[in-house]
Amino acid sequence: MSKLTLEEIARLSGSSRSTVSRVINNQPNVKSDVRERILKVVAETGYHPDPAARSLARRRTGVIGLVVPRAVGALFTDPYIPRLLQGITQACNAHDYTLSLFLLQTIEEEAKLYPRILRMQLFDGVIIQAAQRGDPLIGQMVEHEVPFVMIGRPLDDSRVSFVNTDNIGGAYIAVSHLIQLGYQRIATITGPQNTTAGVDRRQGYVDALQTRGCETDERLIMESDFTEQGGFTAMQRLLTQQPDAVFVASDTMALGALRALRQAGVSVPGDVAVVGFDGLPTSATSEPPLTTIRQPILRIGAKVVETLIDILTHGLEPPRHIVMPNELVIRASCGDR
Amino acid sequence: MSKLTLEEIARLSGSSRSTVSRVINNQPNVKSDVRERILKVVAETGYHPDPAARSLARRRTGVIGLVVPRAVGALFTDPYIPRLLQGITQACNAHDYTLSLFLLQTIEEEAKLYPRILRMQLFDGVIIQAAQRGDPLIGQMVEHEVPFVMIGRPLDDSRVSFVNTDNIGGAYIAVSHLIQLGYQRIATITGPQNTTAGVDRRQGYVDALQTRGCETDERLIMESDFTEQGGFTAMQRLLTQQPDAVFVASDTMALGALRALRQAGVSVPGDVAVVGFDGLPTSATSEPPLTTIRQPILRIGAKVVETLIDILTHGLEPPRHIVMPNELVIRASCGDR
DNA sequence: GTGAAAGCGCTAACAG
DNA sequence: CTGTTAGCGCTTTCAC
Repeated sequence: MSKLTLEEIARLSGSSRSTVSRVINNQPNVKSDVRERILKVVAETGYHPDPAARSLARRRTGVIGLVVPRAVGALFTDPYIPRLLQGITQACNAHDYTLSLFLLQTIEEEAKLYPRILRMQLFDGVIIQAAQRGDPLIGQMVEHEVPFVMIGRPLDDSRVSFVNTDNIGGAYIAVSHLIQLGYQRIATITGPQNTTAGVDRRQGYVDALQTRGCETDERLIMESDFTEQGGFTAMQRLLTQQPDAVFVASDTMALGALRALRQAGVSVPGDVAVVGFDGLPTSATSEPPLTTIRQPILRIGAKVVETLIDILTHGLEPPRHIVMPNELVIRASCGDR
Repeated sequence: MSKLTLEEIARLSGSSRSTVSRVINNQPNVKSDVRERILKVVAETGYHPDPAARSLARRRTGVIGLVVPRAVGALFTDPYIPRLLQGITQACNAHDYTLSLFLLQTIEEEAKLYPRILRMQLFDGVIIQAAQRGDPLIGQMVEHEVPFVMIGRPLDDSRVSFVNTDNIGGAYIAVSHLIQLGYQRIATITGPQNTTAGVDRRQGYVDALQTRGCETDERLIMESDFTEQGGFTAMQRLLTQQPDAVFVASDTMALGALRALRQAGVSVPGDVAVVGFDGLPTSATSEPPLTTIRQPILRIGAKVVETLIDILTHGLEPPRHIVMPNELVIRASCGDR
């Protein structure tokens, strides 16, 4: 048995290479009995087209690249990215795309891989996890007309397609809930203010307080970095301000905050109520279980893949801006009074 | 400026396509001044060979596939896999390979992707995370002569190359440490006994007890599933046996065990000492901080890539069996008496 | 040491 | 509806 190629299938089914190609690619203009015959041979031989040859001829690869920039800090201590990865791979599998992963952890890797990413030969399109302000990759991607979608909105969102979670709305709901429960001194531990997630969740906090006629007190706002340790130290500092509730801009930081409170002998929610953001599995088993804003992370992953595929088939314009809703999950940490 | 191809570079540098190809691929038999001239043109134009065309001609892709089978349970609640991914991508970047990710989460995905993986057109070699006994993929990979390396030893390890952590040795050290500290009723929460990691860590526990002349008491051995929840319920059951120490076969399960102990009002390490396994970042911030066996996860990731590349360049035989050492990290949870 | 030429396996325009 | 033909961009004999 010789190498299984289109030519070979054509020979075995008594037709030509192009007809077989048409059948393989589900194109019209093939008489149904011929199609049947070819499909039979394909099935019997277990033929599958060679991806490399196909890529070369079609000028596309069937591969989607996922880029996680170096600046995405708590890369793998935070279960957020892995969860997202799960959603993205699922969607890629469903749509017959292969996912290539680019985790950029050092400047050297960045320097080496950015050009390769921009050259756009390895894949048809790219998904980029939003990092912090001023990542040079984004601007260059736009210039090079690389088809790409961001996860999380970039700072200047006009020309770029993205899928985002409703950070402002989520934070608003979380803080509103605390207000409804009657808390008076509601603090927040924010994400880094050079990320849009950090900025937007802070905005939601501010908005909620203003809506209810409360003033925002800068001393109750502590900027941190989305890590457990960051949440821990931010909470320690915040304690001097004696808040009775705190909205923490990520579950991972909230776990750190809980640890700080426990260590300080402060009861949750008795003395201080805590609400997180993300809705990661770990938030359900913390001590006490964490009230949080749950993002539909898997669906975000799926949506971003679908959006990219849409761009690949219908063109870059107009930029797609998609915001996914999220929901309040009430557990013990916010109290109930 | 026309499309940048080999042909174009040849024209610009006044030589032929083949000579340019030789230069690009660092082959000998090119006069050094010609080489210089060509390299100059390449640098000026920013030429890079097209991966698809190259794959087609060379019959290899420069891509490594990472397969995480469905049976790998606590896929993304456990930070282990993400960490590994970090090591693997780093190594891939360093060796100019691209990583494609195959997370198989459903039977459907498995059915769809296994054949594609076996067909071996999408990549040069495969890394497979060891799952549980009887995964049909492994046997088929061997039959199809797919170059691959496993992370974690398979049940029958004779023909398969793998990189493993020293599970038996690590568990042995952990339990020996507990014995040295004077604990008398040392229990264990094991991983699933249809995984080699589960079996081997249990073996290390048994070996350590036997070396010190202690008998193993089946009632002190509780099988679980490497999840937080599993560790939680296993610990609850174990409490009826009144152990004074417990070796938990993964940090994630150990966190669950700590939660169970806390809920039962049992002091750690006062009433019960706890030792984990893995050395994940989360183990450092648990309450109390967890004594654990730290695996060199990043280095395992790097090693597995290097092993695969070795196989790709020097052939499948003989199977490589690599065991990485790990170390005891002493923190508060094991007490100190 | 260099160039011409024949593929690698597929797609797609074109002619029939 | 079907087959012929000309590429896709690179590697690799094989002459010179």
